[in-house]
Amino acid sequence: MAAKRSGAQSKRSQRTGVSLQSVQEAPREPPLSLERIVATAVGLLDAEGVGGLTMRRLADRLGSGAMSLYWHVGNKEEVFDLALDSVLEYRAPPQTVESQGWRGEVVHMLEDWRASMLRHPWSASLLPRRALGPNILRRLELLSKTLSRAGVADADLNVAIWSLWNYVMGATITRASFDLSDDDRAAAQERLTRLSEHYPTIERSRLLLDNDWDGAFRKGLDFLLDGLAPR
Amino acid sequence: MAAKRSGAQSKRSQRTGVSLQSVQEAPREPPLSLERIVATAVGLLDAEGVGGLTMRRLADRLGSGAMSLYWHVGNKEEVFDLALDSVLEYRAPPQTVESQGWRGEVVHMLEDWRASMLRHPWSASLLPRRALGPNILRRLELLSKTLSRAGVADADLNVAIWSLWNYVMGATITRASFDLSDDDRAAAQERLTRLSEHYPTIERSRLLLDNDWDGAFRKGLDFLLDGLAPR
DNA sequence: AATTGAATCGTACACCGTACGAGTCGATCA
DNA sequence: TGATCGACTCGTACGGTGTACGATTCAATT
Repeated sequence: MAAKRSGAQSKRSQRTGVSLQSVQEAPREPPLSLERIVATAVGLLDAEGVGGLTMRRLADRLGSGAMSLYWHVGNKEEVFDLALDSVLEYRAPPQTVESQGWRGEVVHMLEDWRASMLRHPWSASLLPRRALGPNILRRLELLSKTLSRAGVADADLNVAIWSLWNYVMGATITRASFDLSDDDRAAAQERLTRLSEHYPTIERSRLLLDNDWDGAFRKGLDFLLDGLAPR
Repeated sequence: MAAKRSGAQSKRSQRTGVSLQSVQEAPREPPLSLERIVATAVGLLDAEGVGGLTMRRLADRLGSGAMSLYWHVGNKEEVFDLALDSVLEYRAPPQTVESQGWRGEVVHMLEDWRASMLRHPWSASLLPRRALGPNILRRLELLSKTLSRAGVADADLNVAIWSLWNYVMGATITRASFDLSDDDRAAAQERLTRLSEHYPTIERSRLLLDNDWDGAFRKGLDFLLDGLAPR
């Protein structure tokens, strides 16, 4: 465990402490632990993206050797799995929100899901390729229960759940990958207008330039819910 | 196969004469070309997955040196872009199909889209991260035009298009990533039943075991279209 | 015959994941 | 006290990666 450790490092610095260099050099790192590794991996992913997560770089940030990580973790894939699930935890809202009806509950959970992934854009494209972690399964369970209680027929339940899952996944992945740098955005814009003659309807509706992602997500979700359970 | 008459060899055979080398050696590869590179990349991706595409391996299959590819292609990313777009071409159905109404037209295009990606499972997870190639833009243009002609209000058009895009992307990516080996599937199944007490509703609805992906896709699409344009 | 330019490829470099084995250190036991 | 052990850390090494760079080949043109 990580917590107990401040004693050891102070002991260490006491022992060697007479010489002055030990006082103000490298900030002594706490010992490695799964939690610290996962938290640091999330930070690294946030900062550098999927391609920026390297066992060596991760170890650097932790102030340890690269191979030390392998005591706590089986391989790099496991780091991804843990980082991903750690980011998808859901704290259900207080009862007051629940009382506003199943529809509000579903919308709240799915919007929170999307928001969690957009806070860590690497997570969206990672999720479909990794195993379903406990936090994801908890969300699916909650969704199932809510829809079931809302009266969705058992025969339609799976289709309803998958439709919502698909919609959220697609929306979030797309949104995250469209979050380009300004340079990229300018380049894409330029490329598109150059080709606009071939795609007049896209051009006219300004499909690729509309920036109201949140509103579009909400509206589309409403349409889908209308189809699933007409009000 | 290293087919090339390499410099070293030709120099040597000049010296030793014309005897055995010329007639029946390795089948001469056609010269490199963009199309051949892309086609071979698709084959390699189909066979080995995203991680299996390597410039060296690709060159091996082409019977060329790895660095020769860089004459035709800027970098590895471009190979991905080209392979991806080459797989998403859409040949619109004959008029007869069109006459069955806009809804049939939309469903046909989206099901074909999904089918194309499932034929090349690497494509689904790649698409959201890459630029929109011409074949994708053509599909979006067709979708826009059809929905617009079907009477979807201009104000709702973008939301409708993105909702459909999101749904298809999510469904296809999820489907492709659930296409595990039997071993993986067995392991997942075991893990889930072990945890079934925590996720009773998921367990009861057999959410993760239902294998009728095509039917679920179609039904969910119908729900969404119902919401978008009530009939 | 000389020149040119498109196309090919060998070598080299920096970086990657991780197998392997040796090292450190606190706790436990003789 | 000293020996032993287990948890943990890390240096080195290996086989792989993408690609920069420069040398080379060869057909066409001068």
